[in-house]
Amino acid sequence: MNQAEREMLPSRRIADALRRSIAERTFRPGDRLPSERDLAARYRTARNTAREAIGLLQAEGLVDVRHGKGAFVRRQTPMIRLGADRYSNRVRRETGLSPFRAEAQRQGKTARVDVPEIGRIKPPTDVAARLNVPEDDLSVVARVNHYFADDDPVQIGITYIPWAIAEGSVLATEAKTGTGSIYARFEELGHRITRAREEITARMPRPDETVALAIPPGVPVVEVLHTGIDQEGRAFEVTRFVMRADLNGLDYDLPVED
Amino acid sequence: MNQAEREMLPSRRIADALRRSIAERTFRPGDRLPSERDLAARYRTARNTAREAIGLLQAEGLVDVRHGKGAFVRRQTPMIRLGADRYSNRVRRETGLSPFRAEAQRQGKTARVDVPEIGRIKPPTDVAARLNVPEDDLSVVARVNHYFADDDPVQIGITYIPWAIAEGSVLATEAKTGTGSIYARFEELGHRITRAREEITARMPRPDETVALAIPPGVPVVEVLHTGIDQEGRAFEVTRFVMRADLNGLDYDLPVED
DNA sequence: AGCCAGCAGTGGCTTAAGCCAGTTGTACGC
DNA sequence: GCGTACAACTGGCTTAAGCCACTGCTGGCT
Repeated sequence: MNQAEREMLPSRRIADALRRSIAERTFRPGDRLPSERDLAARYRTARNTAREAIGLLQAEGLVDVRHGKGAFVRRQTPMIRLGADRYSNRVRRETGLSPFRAEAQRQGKTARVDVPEIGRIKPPTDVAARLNVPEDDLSVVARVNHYFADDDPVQIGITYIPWAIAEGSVLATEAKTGTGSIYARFEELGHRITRAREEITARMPRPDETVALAIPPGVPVVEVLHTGIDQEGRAFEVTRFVMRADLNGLDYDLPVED
Repeated sequence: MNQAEREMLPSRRIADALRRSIAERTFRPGDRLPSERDLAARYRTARNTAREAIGLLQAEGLVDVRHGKGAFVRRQTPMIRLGADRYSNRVRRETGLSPFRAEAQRQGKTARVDVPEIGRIKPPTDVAARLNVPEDDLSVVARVNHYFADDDPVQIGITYIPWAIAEGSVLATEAKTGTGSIYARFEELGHRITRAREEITARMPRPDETVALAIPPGVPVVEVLHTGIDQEGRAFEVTRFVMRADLNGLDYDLPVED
């Protein structure tokens, strides 16, 4: 019943028909779908219902709806892949850039970094746990990164560093020079990054992220919680970053242990 | 204007108020929100508008709506993490299971495998490219996996193997015995998995995936394209799997190369 | 005690109508 | 020739009303 009835629902029927037309390339990427009023007339339903159908396609990421213009079949955008060499010390040495910024460069894109917040803050519990910091005891420095590709914001992130490491001039210097020299400071203090742990999930964006990343409706974000680990197994840096899932991917080259 | 006006829209106003109440824990995880009719009366709007507001929260993954019962603040479900030891040869040797199945066991969950399709098929272009197979030349065997945790479907996937490897009895045997011995066959033919490449992205589920994985509205899926690479750098197996993003995460332990 | 029918409350979906706002082409006036 | 105002399109959002299906409780019957 459920299945059969679902097929009968006008909004689903219209959505299905449009979806099929897109799959069969009757409507091709970039094409405009019939207007809501057209669809309503054609399927003898209320405009609301036709609108609902288009809303479903939008939620699936199949179409882009533009106020005053219409609903357009979304082009298959080639994804910007974040490469597996993101955490190579060689890249870091040669470029002097922090990993994400190096990545942005490697992609041949312009990158900018904003440092709007520097100071001692209380880290979220999951970050505190990964840094082995008693949550209410030691504070952490946060640095906010914005990455852009051709002026489109691609990624926003925040790095948490124990205050002991941040103290001194590292962050202030970095903010001034924009050289991303934070890893130099890490090495001064005896932390050489040896392993990284990355925990990955995806979710729908929060409203602020929708704005910051200019995310169209229906597009999820990938969230990565990155932990940098030094030669003695100590976690000394945690970065949480969020990126649009439709323009980005993660690409890992994993050794298989014996 | 945009910002101010957006605040004025009744549906946004209601959604904002509810979102704030949830953040302030006036409504806690598991609590039921006021009914659509209640909200409409309280905010002096039509029921449709209150419904729209709840729809927004649902799309953000904040609430679960249950027919006949109400809208409930979603509990923070502890994610089932797919561990970093997924591709250890040791795991494979000791358990005799294929990696994903080993993982499902490691999590202490029941796992089942369906093998509804076995045969020569034409692989999608991206798979053909990763197996270095001329797309229209060599066919590929597909195996469909379903993984369950406590009877809830968690992951669906399909593995593509060049016909030369699949030929013989491997897949049929596996289907019969359920022992996941496919890696034994790989080794017979001189392919020992040494590296894996994983390409990760996220998107909204397709309708069939919504059904297969019982995905609530507003929850994205994580899609992984896994390529197994042998000791000579040859790709010999590609698996594409999809999982609910709200119950699962990927967890990588990455060596940082020098 | 146990079952079951009915009722009240919930969300699911639709219709019909209207007003607002962004977009684009055109006809008119200078 | 140019520009401006308008008309005719587009989607955005809301109201008001109704019917359906699912849920859970309650009270009455066996």
